[in-house]
Parts: sequence; C-alpha cells; structure tokens
Amino acid sequence: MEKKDHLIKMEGNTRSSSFSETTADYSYPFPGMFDFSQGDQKDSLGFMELLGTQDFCPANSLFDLPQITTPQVLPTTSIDMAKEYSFNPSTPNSSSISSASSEAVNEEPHTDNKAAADQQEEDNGHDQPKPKKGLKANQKRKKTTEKKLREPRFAFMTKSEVDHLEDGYRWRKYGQKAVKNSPFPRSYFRCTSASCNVKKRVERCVSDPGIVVTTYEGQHTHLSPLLSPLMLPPPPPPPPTTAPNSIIMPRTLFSQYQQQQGLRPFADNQGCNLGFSTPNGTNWSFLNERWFCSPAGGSALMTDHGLLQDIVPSNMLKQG
DNA sequence: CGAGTTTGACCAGCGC
DNA sequence: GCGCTGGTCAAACTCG
Repeated sequence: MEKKDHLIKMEGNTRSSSFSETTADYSYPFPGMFDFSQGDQKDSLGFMELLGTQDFCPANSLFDLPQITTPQVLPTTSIDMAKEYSFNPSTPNSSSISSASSEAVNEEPHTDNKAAADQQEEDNGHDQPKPKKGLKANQKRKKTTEKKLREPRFAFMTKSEVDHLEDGYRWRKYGQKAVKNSPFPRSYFRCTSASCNVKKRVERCVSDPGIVVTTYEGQHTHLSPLLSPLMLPPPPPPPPTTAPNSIIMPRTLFSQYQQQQGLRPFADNQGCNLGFSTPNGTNWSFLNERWFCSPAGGSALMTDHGLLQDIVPSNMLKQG
C-alpha cells in the first residue's frame, strides 16, 4: 500500500471560519492544520471518534475546553494551546456534552422553532399558489444555512486514488458541483442515517490531484455501522503503560488523566501539532475536543474499517 | 422495488 | 443591482 501523507484540519463552527470553500485554498497546506505525519503519533483510533461518535463523558472539568471556532487563531504551539484552553472557567458546567456536541443539541430548539416558524409560514401562506420547487427548497435551505453556522467542521487531506473514502459510515450523494479553478468536481454527501444530518464534501486538491480533501460537517448521532465497541472511549483513563495502542479519551477524562500523569505539552517540528506526552513516551493529541493516545511503538489497535485505514495515514500507523 | 447517483435548476450570500 | 459561486433540492436515472 502506498504511503499516504495526511493533514488534518479542525474547522470552526462559525461562519467567519476562514476555511475557504474554494478549491484554490486547498492548494496550499491549511493554516492551523494538524499534521499527524509528524512526531510520535503512530495511529489514530480517534479518527472514528472524530468522525462523529458521541462524547460519553460528563463535562465539568478544569480542562473543559471551549469550542474552537477559528483554527487560524489556534495557538501555534501546544504550550500556548494548553495555556489558552486550560482552566477556562467560562464553561465549567457547560452541559453534559462537549461543546461540539452541545452545538448539535443547542441547535435543536432553534431547529424546532424554525420548523414551527416554517410550518406557520406555510399555514399562513396556504391560500397562496403552491410554491415553486425552488421556494420549498429554499425553506429547507434556510434551515440548513442556520445549521451550517453551528455545526463544527473539519477537513482531511488524504492521498488517495479513491474520491469517496470509506469511513465506516454510509453516505448518500446529494450533489456535485464543478469547482472554480479546478478540473475536479466537488461531491456532496449526507449520512444515510435518518436522524443523522452529518454532511461531508469531497473534492480533489487542485495542486495535487492525488490528494482528496474531505470536509465533515456535524457529528453523527449514531455509531458507525462498522464501529467496534472497542473503539468506544474507555470509562476510566488507562495508565499509559498498559494503555491500548490507541485510545480515545474525552477531554474531561483527559483532564483528570493529565493531572494524574503530569503530562507535558509537546509540539511537532512544524509547531502546529499539539498534544501531551507522558514521562514514559505515550503521546496524547487533541483533536475535535477529544484526546487520542498513541503510545510509542504501539501497533494499530484499529481493526479493519475498510478505507478508513486509507484515511488514517499509514505514517500514523507506522512511523517512517 | 428500494437505495443510491446524476444532473439541471434554484436560491442565498458575497463581492464588486 | 448584478453576477458569480457554493450549497441544496428533486426528478430522472441506474443498479442490485
């Protein structure tokens, strides 16, 4: 299997997020992107978690991280990151869900209200001519537009010959658009699960057609059909010496773990990767409000998830 | 026949 | 205001 270079970028949930929609912006490394090809991180079980499994932990912790809204303003070093996001008292009790998840929850009332409003609009307009297809579509579009303002997004660059990378979820393609300044179209996918409105966009990098840029939006409200129970975050933080090769730890549990283990922050040689390392060499990386453990020398815990393993860079699985 | 894909049309947002 | 672009819809189509 060819070696694949991967870049992962977290994308904020605000409209002001400067992760440009244009393909032209894919032609250079994303600012603020985490390059997991660096450092000692060898695998990423958390990838599946990143793709939308739920944060099962309660959220009140000294290390309860606020929602990252604009990756471009992310601190360039993990030390700065830790300074900035540690001990944030603003959201000590910010519900029982992570901010990313809470967005989905928070939006529900809006969605309901909006839906009710839309329903009322429809009722008020019942004597009007039947709206064109476009108008009806537009009502939905307004809702989705509002949703778009809240849903966290994160993009992955994956070197792959396959456009639509298997990530353990089932997707339905609902659109395709030609992209300006790019010979490659952009495809739009939606999770086929009825209650799940996660979307993703897939397109090829204009400067390197071998790179597929996949942008996920929202969080899955269900587990991946291919997700093993092994991939659920462990209830108690395991000691690093006996930790699985790769585990996912919700941020709040990580907070406790961090304090217990005295983790030291580290950054990769590009200064854009963040995480903590334990005295015995276990590395923790922060991504999408969760911490991913990648003990040095460990082999991949990840079972076969099809092309997910294509998404998860091989050089994360096997350094060098 | 159901699920998924294709594709033209539509609309909102944004920049000029 | 206008044009461009991104995002979405939905009918038609394909496939198993």
